[in-house]
Amino acid sequence: MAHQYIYENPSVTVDIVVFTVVGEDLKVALVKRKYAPFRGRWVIPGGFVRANEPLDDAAKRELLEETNVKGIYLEQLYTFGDPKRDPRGRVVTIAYFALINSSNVNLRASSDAAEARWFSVKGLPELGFDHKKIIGYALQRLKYKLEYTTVAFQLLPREFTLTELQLVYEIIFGKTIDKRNFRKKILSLGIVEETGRKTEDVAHRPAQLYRFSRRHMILDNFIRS
Amino acid sequence: MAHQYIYENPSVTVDIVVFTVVGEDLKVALVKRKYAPFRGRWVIPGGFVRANEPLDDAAKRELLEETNVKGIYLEQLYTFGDPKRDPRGRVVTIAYFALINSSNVNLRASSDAAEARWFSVKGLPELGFDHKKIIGYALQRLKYKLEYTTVAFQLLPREFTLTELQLVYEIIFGKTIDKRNFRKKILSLGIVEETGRKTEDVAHRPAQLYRFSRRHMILDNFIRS
DNA sequence: ATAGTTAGTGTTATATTTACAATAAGGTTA
DNA sequence: TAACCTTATTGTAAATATAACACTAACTAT
Repeated sequence: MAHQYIYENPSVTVDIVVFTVVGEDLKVALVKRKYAPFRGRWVIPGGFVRANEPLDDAAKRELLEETNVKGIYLEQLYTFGDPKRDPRGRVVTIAYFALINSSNVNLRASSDAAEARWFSVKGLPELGFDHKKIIGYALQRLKYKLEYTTVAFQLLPREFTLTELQLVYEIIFGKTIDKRNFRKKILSLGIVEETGRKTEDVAHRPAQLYRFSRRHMILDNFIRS
Repeated sequence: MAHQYIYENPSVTVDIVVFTVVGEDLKVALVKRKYAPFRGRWVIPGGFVRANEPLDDAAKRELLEETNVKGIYLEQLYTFGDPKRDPRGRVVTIAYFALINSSNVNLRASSDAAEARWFSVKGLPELGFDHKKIIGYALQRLKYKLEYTTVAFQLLPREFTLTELQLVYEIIFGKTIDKRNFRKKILSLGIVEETGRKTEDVAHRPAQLYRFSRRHMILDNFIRS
């Protein structure tokens, strides 16, 4: 029987691609490795799954430990298992995909990481392991999700203007969108509601603040970390 | 540092949900377990990933070993890692999703499985492990894929009639589709081409045979097992 | 008061989707 | 061989969704 082979179990890790939008840039959270392999190289946060720990919990924990980030949108992305992806030996990693709004972006380097920083996806440094590939995969997923779901809201604070929402789409799709058509579409979907409040302290006409309507928060299989 | 913990590595397996359409039924391939745990219970085919084996290769190999099936559409589905999902201990499984056309459906029980059979998704037996959940997940993915991609062709023989193609959609979506609109849509997409041949030996007007056009075979990240 | 800046809004043309039923081409049967 | 049975094939009109396009409103700063 096949199970008679001696299997050396692979190590199992989770790695998390965390996106946020700051200003006009889509950014991803990276940590600088303190130890070999790839010491000093930037990588996405992650680490070993513990013996009795569900995978999602491991992702949440690593994210908190390495970047001080919690309570965000998190979903499983893909599992990477190339036998040569880690020089230490066989490591299978379950990659996660996370979105955070830019008002929460306090990264903190952990004991494990020398440093933690946001990098624009347009100016990524050289990355350790196969993390460039993982981020590429996550970017694809992000565009896809934005097109077919309402995850864009996860990148914004609780209250936002329609212009801010539009900017998120424009940044991620990398193209401009007609303002009238965009607003018409968003409003017709009924996924936002007015808060009644307006932006303050702006040197121009203030904008109506909206929030994502409650009714629409239940979609997808997403985990909140 | 976090890595100082002693980690007992989980076992890593792959499990494959193989779908096909036979007659008016969507079917999934199951094998009957020969050994504990869940001896005698039906499960989806799968098994341990070998030490230096890429995950996709493991899925292809298990599929071949356990069901005698190869050369089919295969993509990674989701990774299930609940610490209690296998009574033997921690087993993380990378689930795959496969489609096969019903003219290839020669299942063969392997040394590992007592028996291999197709089951209608509407009449599944009690399943071992968390395989019911995995199949549920795969079904969702199948509907999704059918809506947004051209994978339906993977469920048909190389040449097929538009009525057969329509039937695949109807079976999977569980609802009827207008024949004229369906044909108009498929033809306007330019994803099929006429073969010039027609169905033979049918007791009614023969139908034009089509094939999936070459140009459209490159999409998605799919593996051919 | 004027200038500067972003917010907010409507109409028309085009493309897509939906609803809907009669004729064509075979084989089978009386 | 004519009538019948079964599935294949085809078009049009209405409704809906998308795309293109530019001016006025409201606030701050000078």
